[in-house]
Amino acid sequence: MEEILSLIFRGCNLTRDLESKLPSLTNNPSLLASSCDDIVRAFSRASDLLKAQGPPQPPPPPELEAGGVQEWLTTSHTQAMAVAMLALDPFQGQLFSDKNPFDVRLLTTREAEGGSSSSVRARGGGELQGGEGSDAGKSPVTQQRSRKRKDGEERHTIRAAAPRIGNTEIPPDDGFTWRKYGQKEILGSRFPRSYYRCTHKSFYGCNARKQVQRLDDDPNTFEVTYCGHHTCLMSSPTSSMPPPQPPVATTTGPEPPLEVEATQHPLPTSPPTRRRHSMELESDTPTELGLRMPGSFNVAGSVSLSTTAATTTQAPGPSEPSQPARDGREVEWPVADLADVMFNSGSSSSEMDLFFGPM
DNA sequence: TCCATTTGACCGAG
DNA sequence: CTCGGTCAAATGGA
Repeated sequence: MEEILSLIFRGCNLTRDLESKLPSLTNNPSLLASSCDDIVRAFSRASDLLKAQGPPQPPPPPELEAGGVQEWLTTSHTQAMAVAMLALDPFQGQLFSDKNPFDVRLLTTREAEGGSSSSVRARGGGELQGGEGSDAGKSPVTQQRSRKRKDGEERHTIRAAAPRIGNTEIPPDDGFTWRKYGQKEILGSRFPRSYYRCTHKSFYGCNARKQVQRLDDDPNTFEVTYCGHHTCLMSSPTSSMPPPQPPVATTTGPEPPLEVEATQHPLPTSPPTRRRHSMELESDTPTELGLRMPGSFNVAGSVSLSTTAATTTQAPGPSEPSQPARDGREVEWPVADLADVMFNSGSSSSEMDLFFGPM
């Protein structure tokens, strides 16, 4: 067991190390990849050893004491991290799904364009970045109104439990700032789908969007589909995470390529001023992971992730997390077992501090 | 006054 | 024609 704990510690330290260096590594994919590999190996080995020791313990009860460190660690933190990593690079969803040392059950697939048969799959959704002009001249904003989805546009779907305390209508906070721009009743769905885009779309030309919908069979679970990448500065999910940036900074946006330094110390005057509403479901400023309120969302402590619209409705819910996707590329890793060991076997808060630093 | 949300209308793909 | 996605006017809150 000592070896296992040692491996877990190592993985956590590597993770923390990577996190701290992330801003400087975003332009160094190879180094980033090797760091990820190291982390993956550490947790993978630990997981293997744990499995070899005996049957996995049952997952922790979904209802944890509100405000508890464990809950926080297993909910908002991991969700925001997962989402942030996906936003940073969709393929890193694989990394997270692979070895997330916490509780997150991540399902990751790569979107196969045109793939699939989702009952609620978008028919024509998405926007083009100018230039397609498929709807010739119906309005002065023709380019903006093109709804044809860009070929290969990444779509990542996650499932997150709705908060069970407070307003359960609020979709989970993923650390980005979103502005709702529409809501539609979806055929065959009991709940409407809400459409959000990045609050800073106009300012930074950020094209990130997301769709939020409750699952028919599990109203306590939101299915959130992310489209496009954040190119804005202020929607950084966390202070320790740089905002998701494409490998090559866009040259079409109104802002010059963003400096890493700026991501950590955003100028307060840069973005449009905005007010906080008590019901606001987003957080704009880079937020310390540790400062998130535990009850913000996902008390269930389970998330699935996929990066394809094709599997949006195929992705197994929390109640059946191990069902593979139809395309066969979706994978799941029972890291919950590992998380269980970490969080339910008497890990002290000091150990948690070791993992994540003082909150 | 500014910004977010709501909601009916519009658009395009199938 | 249907339906999902988006637009944009109306509305409300700070």
